[in-house]
Amino acid sequence: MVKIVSYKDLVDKLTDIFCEYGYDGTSLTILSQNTGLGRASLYYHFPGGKEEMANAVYEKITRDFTKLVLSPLATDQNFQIKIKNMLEGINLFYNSGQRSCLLDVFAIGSTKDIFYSQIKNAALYWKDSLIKIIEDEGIDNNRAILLSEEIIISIEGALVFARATGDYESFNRTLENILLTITKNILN
Amino acid sequence: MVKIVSYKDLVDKLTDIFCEYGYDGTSLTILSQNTGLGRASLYYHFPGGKEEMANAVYEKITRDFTKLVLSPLATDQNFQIKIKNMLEGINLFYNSGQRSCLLDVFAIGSTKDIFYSQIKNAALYWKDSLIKIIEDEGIDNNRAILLSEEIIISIEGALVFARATGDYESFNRTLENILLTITKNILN
DNA sequence: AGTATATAATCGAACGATCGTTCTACTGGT
DNA sequence: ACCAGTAGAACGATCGTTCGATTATATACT
Repeated sequence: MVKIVSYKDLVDKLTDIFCEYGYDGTSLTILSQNTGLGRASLYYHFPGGKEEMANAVYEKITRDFTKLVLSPLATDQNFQIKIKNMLEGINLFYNSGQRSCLLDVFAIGSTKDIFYSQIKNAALYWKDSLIKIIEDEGIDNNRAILLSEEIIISIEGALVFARATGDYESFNRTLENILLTITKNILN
Repeated sequence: MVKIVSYKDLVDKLTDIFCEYGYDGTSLTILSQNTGLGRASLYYHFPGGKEEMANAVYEKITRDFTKLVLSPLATDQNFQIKIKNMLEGINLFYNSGQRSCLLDVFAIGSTKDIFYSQIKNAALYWKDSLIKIIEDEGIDNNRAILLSEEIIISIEGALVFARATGDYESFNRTLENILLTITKNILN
């Protein structure tokens, strides 16, 4: 286990845990054991308790996602490069398919009450970003919507499938398949 | 709320709850409130408690999935009809995208310890069933694997996306898109 | 048909365990 | 001497579970 020596390390570790166990499944005992800090010590860093920890995780995830996945889309490179860079960012962000997506695990059950609006906005923002660059290639709106949804859905589904089967290689196959499908559909 | 008058009604209701809240997020209090039965009464029907209830739900889901999704694939109709019937079964099974998949919500956190092997087998059996009928169309194994995974991944991802965004219409779009993609890839 | 009996099903109350949380005291470094 | 950081112990609340007693339903007998 990586020794925790800074606040950043701590949030990183919390992120791993919340992604694996979800919100309801993550107990203070689990957090304490996996970080090496006592329950009380966790409250020193996060006076707001479990919910504040989850919020810190969500913010970290948002920053990483923006940097690794969204920012490649906002450059002025050509379409194929943008998609390719996004997919590489996806692969890093989801740790080759081994890390679950918060859009999935934080949208289940009572957790919805806390995170639903943020999750909805994040998913729609991702979708809109894709629609935009696809429309820039001269694709009409309806088709751009379908293709954007197809990309996101493939990624989310690949994470679920990999987790269910334990076959994480399928995640890589899906990323390659996305690149193939999209470039074929756009650059016909 | 539908009044519960039989054991079948009870399991149906439990299924709704476990699919929505996941295993960790489903408390006996929630089960009691949503079924109208006291906690002690639930133990009369399921002496094994929460885990036995979840198992009953899993078995019910397995039966429904086999009937609605897998059995259409095992007929001797032509390929396109089989896929079309499966997709109609999918739409019923997942209630037009409004019911989460147990392959997703039961594969998170501590729930894995109970259901992982069953979930893995179910996902791989579904995949193998698809591979079989695709290979019957003369497609080579590697390509059949990719297409099969693509179908399952699209469905699982569409459920996650619909739940995250609240846009359940996207689930229908995905099912139509699957039919289109597959028939285009097979019947070239 | 009406009554007695047995069984099926329900519930309230309480159990120990764990939940998230708080308090107080004790480190270790500056 | 100070203070950021840690941890043990305990808090009330809720967790899943069990028990005892009560009500409803069905069966049996006269």
